[in-house]
Amino acid sequence: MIANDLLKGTLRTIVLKLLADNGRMYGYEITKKVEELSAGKIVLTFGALYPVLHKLEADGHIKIDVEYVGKRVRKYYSLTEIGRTWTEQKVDEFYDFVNTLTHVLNPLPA
Amino acid sequence: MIANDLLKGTLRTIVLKLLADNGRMYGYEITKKVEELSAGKIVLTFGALYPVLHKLEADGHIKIDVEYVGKRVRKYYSLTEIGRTWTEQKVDEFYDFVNTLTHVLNPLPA
DNA sequence: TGTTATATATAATAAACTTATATATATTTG
DNA sequence: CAAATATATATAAGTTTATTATATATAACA
Repeated sequence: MIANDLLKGTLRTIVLKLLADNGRMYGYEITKKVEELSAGKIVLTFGALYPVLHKLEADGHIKIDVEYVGKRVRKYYSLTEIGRTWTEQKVDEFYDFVNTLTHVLNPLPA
Repeated sequence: MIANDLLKGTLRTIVLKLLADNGRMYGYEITKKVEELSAGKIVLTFGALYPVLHKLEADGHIKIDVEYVGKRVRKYYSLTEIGRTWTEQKVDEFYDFVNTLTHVLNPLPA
């Protein structure tokens, strides 16, 4: 039974994996990176991103470092230990889901 | 820009593709088939399925043939012409999405 | 005859995302 | 140097989608 979060929550998995790969990132940077890596095909809106980031923080998966660049606040997010483990699980789950769905969408002839 | 329906609406794609592969099916049969093809990993609940079927019909993608098996009503669903074309698009979109997300989740070293 | 499987359906709820809106600084371009 | 664009974070209202609960009824099996 695939966790349904997976379908709806791909966003979370993306954010977590980016943080795993890049150490620490701030929100705006994340949206740009997703756009870059997906060749513009995935556009992560702020209205979606920030609630996800806040939720991930509330759940203890990521932590925040506030810095200033000039007068501008910049909030760097990075994985916690728990978050790191959880990210691996989420990424695995995604591939498992893709595999499973591939079987459903392209069943082998009986 | 990947249609966001894809993530949330995988359910629709599954239903459409099953109908494309099997000609015509009824609701209960669809849930059993999904369970079978996914080795029990995807359990399609009725509360999700029937609204999707009704919506697909309202949109003209599928049509209904009502039959009786004994005293029991059985509603067979099958693709319309429009639905057939749309199914191909949806399946393509899914694989495109998987490809794109794979790039995001496993970026090639720069 | 009671339990399980077959069969469809809706309503209340919860979760996730979109769209709209608000605010403010930094940089580039004409 | 002013206007436009890019950088940067955030919330609220609304929509869509799926979950969970509930309702109804027939058929098959033990």
